[in-house]
Amino acid sequence: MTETIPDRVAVFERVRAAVRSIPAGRVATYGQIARSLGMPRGARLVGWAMRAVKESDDLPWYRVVNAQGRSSLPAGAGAELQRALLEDEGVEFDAAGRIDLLRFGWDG
DNA sequence: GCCATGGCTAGTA
DNA sequence: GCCATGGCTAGTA
Repeated sequence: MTETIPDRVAVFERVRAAVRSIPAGRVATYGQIARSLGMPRGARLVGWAMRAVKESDDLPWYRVVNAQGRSSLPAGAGAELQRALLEDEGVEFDAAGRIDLLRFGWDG
């Protein structure tokens, strides 16, 4: 067993824990979460973990956006739900549908 | 092994 | 470019 590389389950749990710690009214990027877990090049891995999140996990999944401050969900119901949930917490979107990360980004 | 495929991204041209 | 996964070939036994 190589202990140096965390296995899938461990990565999932750590991503979940990080997402849980994003305060209401703020957003974090995939890369930011990856860095906070000590995986500076692991943004894509975080996306992969987020894809597996179920409703029953009861996570604030909608507080995770991409580095451009946009939803990474395909346009449609999912992206609109994400926006609505964030707006309920006071997060604002500009005319282009982006969030200003300097204002609403999570600083950790 | 190799190669394509992901809810991505820092840093050049 | 990065990093993990999954499907599908080589190429040994």
